[in-house]
Amino acid sequence: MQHSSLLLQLSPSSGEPIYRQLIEQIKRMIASGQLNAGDYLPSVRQLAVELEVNPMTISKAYGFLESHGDVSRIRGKGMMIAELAHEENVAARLQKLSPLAEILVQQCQQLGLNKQQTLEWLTHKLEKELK
Amino acid sequence: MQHSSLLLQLSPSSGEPIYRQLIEQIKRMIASGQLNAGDYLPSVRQLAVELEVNPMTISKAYGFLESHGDVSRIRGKGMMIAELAHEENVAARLQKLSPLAEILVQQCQQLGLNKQQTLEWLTHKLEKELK
DNA sequence: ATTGGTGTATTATTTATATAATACACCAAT
DNA sequence: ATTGGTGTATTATATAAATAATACACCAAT
Repeated sequence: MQHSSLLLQLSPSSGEPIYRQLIEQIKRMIASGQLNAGDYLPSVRQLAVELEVNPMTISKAYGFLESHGDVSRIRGKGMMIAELAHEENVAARLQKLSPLAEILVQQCQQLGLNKQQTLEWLTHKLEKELK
Repeated sequence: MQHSSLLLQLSPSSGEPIYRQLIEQIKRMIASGQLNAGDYLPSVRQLAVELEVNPMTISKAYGFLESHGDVSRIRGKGMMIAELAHEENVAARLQKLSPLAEILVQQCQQLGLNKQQTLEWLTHKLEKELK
């Protein structure tokens, strides 16, 4: 049994389906090396309790991750980060922020914000939360 | 008939429902003063063709905007930005980026990115698109 | 009064998501 | 072999979202 409490965290307001949020979040943690080949994901039932979500929703996410080669199903043990899964360099990880950046740009345009205003504000936001 | 081509733009990948994307985008353009009291929104049918979306999906968004007082339905003419609708100052508009910023922070944490790397990258992204 | 433009209601169908309650197949540990 | 932990399949229900095809009520312009 893993103690989990990964920094998995659902955003109910985002509109993005839960199972899809989980998939993307776990992929990011593999890319960053916070999850390494051989590590185990929290069990379906454990994560379902923790996130207050139906077990089958977790299983659905795990199923997708398995079918895409990110994790391997180890009978009796759980879902293990696949041996092929690899950490990615910073540039590749930044690239994964692109979809969000596109939305950010669009919202700034619609809000009539210029880059100086936006960057100042983002700087404050990020400094509070990131190291 | 308005020529429209507002900078309304749908993100199919975002998972957010279309009608809700429209609501939020139009609200942002009101807040920025790109849409002013008395302006007309593009007609339901026109926008439906332009965005390749069902007319009733547009109507659903317009209905929400009307019931929240953002636009007024003018029979025979279309949906007019309400007289009460007002432009907001920069701070208030920046505040509207908060939900996105929270998701950005979360993704950065999961990707193991620090604030310097992220800000450098965001700066480049924003400089290409924003004035 | 007719024409052509508004937005809207209706009904039906489809798809996706999430939940619920069971039950099952599998393996590790003992 | 039993126990208890994996993930999964099944069936049913509920909700939300989007599409489709019509039809309607309303008003402006002529």
